[in-house]
Amino acid sequence: MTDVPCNQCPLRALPLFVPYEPGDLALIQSLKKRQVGLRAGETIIHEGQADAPLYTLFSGWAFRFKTLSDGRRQILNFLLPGDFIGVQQKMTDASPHGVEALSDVRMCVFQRDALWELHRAAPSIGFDITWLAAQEESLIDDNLLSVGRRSAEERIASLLILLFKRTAALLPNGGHNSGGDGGNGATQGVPFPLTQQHIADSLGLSLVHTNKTLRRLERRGLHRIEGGVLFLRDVHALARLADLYGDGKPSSRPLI
Amino acid sequence: MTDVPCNQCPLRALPLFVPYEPGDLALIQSLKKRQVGLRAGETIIHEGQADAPLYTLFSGWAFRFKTLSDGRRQILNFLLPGDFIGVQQKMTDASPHGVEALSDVRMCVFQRDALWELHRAAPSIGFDITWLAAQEESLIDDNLLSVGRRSAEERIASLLILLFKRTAALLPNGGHNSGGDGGNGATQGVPFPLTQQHIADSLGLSLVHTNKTLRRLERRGLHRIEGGVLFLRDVHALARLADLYGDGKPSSRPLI
DNA sequence: TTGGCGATGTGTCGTATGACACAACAGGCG
DNA sequence: CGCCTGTTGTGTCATACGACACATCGCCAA
Repeated sequence: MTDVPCNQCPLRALPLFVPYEPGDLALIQSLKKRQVGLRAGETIIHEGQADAPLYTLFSGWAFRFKTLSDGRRQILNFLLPGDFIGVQQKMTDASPHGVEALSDVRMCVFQRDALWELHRAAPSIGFDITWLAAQEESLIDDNLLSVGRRSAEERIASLLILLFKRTAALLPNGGHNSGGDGGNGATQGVPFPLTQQHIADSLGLSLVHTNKTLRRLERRGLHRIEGGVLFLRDVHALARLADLYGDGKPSSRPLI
Repeated sequence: MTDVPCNQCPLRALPLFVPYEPGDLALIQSLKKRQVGLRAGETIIHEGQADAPLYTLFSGWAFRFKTLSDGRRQILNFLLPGDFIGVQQKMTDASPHGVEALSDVRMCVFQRDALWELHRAAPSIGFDITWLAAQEESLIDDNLLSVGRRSAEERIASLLILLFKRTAALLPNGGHNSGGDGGNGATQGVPFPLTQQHIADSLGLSLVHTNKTLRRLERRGLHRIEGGVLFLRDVHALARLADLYGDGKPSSRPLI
């Protein structure tokens, strides 16, 4: 797998990402050191690791997590292609959380001082980085609301919908139903590499209870997960359960 | 109460905040519109509010929160003097969360485009804003770990310690024990304006359970809350409960 | 083929936490 | 003064969720 130049990056072709000036692209390219690939389950950044690099996730899924000393683990959020990895740890001595590859991943690695260089040389990109940080904080806020105040069913419904939307926005057609299903509006499936253990760790539930709740929702016909693909079979029921309003697509975002 | 010029801001005198160049201070001053005060319980930013301004909290406490449509509320994090309010909502159409004054507060209001102007005119300040955003995300990560994986006792122990540290860092002496307690190392108290309802909303617990857990810890001699002042009477026991390592003071931070 | 392992699925039982009800107390305000 | 209302404190009972145990299935390697 040979490295892709930033100006030919297939991610940038997606409607999800806002276009960049050639000059900005050249700057980003100049700060990029190389691409690396990791297998599912490998650790990208260790909890407490010092001086971790800065990445952009290019393909595959990852997640940020924290653990307690007795092994209890909380997944903080999931990282999808285009997500920036490592802003927090560049700001402190030791990374306050770990990052692990959820599926096989490829990532672009930036040089140590890239974060500051981007701010210095291109304030508009600096602003975009702040935007991304604020956006990620928003995702965690959502998750915190779920874990703190929603029931197990509600948490799962909420997670399924949010991940579905994020994933759909990464499909070539932007997640729009491309027809071919007879126009009946049946939802397409999206790739879904999580195990039930990941879901449990992310929602603050036990594995067993996650399994039972998931099955209950599935038997009620709300969703189906099969072979790593997620189908939402009754989006409205799920949205009602999750108390989610506003079904808009995620807004366009910068890609560093 | 007349407005304080930024270069005479008493907050900046605290060791918690990193010093700024006069030029940077002048820039910040030029983007500041005015100061405003609100009473405890008043809303600073409504959930879903469009086009909310940007603030820096000058005195008093506030908190960010989200609610479900049936009224369940989750406090996302607490805001203390020096904290920046509104980065997230400047990034989207509608603020994804509300902000409410917890005590009487005073805030510096910035003009609409301040966030971009700061990035554009002073990249180092732009970088600091990213730093602040990353820092705040880290606080929420901690809270998410608590709510998702810690027991009620552990959550409360963890919250008490973290808030104690943040508050102590805002005291004129930086929270160091100034003697006068006979050198026995007894911890001083810090201002603590939260009600048990706030604690419950923040930790994903019910009010009643919060009350009982709090009383149990207090009767075990771990802490005391009296008249809006928090005393940690057995920091080590609390830290062990919370599984918190690293007792360092919060690191110095920028103040916008 | 066999065995091991990870993931999913299900039953039983225990418990941490929530829901409800009510008391005590302080502060504000007519 | 009496009457609110907000906050803290406590008891009783209900329940959502966790802990443990075990079965099934698919995959992979010896």
